[in-house]
Amino acid sequence: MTKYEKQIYEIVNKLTGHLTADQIFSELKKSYPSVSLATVYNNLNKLCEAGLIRRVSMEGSPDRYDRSAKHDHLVCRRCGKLTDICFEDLTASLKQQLGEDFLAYDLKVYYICPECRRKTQAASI
Amino acid sequence: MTKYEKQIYEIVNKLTGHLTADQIFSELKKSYPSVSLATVYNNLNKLCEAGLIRRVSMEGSPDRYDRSAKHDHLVCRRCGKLTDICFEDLTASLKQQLGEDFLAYDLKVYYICPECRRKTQAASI
DNA sequence: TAATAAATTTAGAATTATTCTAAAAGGTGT
DNA sequence: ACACCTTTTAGAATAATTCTAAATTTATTA
Repeated sequence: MTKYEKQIYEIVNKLTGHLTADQIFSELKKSYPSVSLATVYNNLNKLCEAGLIRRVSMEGSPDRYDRSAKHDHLVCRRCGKLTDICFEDLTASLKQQLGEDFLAYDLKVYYICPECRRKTQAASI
Repeated sequence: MTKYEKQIYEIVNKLTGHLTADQIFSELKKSYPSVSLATVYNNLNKLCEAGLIRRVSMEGSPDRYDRSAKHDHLVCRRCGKLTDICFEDLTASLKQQLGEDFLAYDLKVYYICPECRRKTQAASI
């Protein structure tokens, strides 16, 4: 693992805030002001391919990067905010119903987050 | 529903091939050679907001548009090919486990499709 | 029907996330 | 120290999508 690979891995795992490449770049620049965005993308891709981190692609906003530990996501349809949830593990029943081996699965649940719900109410009064 | 809205809705539902905006544009041009790509995007967005069609965002390739009827997707990690599957309906148990209402959910299962598996084998001989 | 208003479409520019490229820098083993 | 391989860099290139402002179409009202 190279210096930057390790740093980026740690940022993704420490700040479990579903950061974009650009946010990771900003974070990394605090300690390494000369790092370039291309390096961030290179290493994010490497880490994803190695399965050490996980890419979460979002409609209408740049990809987020997340720790690889199994968990699911609750996504606000209005503001796009991502929240971690832990729904029951579907691996066994997926394997059974598909009759086929698979690598991973991704479950996103869409809703309107409490804040956005409040805003709508306020706006409609 | 405007002319183009209806046409686009029909293309998405008739050609259940998970088309990209650009593919829909090509298809639509066959009957309406003067239509513009912006119109396609406008109407796809409107149809998505109305819940009449469904956007499927894919890592590393443009968004696909799909009929809105509930179904899940099997995605090849190598070539990106999308296949429809119908896994058990999770609505009830999600609602219960979340203790919260939600709008929809999206389940993607990643695997290596038979074709890509074959290619790898051939390459490694 | 004419006049006005509202919505839709168009073409092309703008934006933006991401990848590519080629050169520079770093590190490793002999 | 020298050749070799990997990583990093900066900036250009690419490509999907949105934006803008004008033009056209559709709907509404007098």
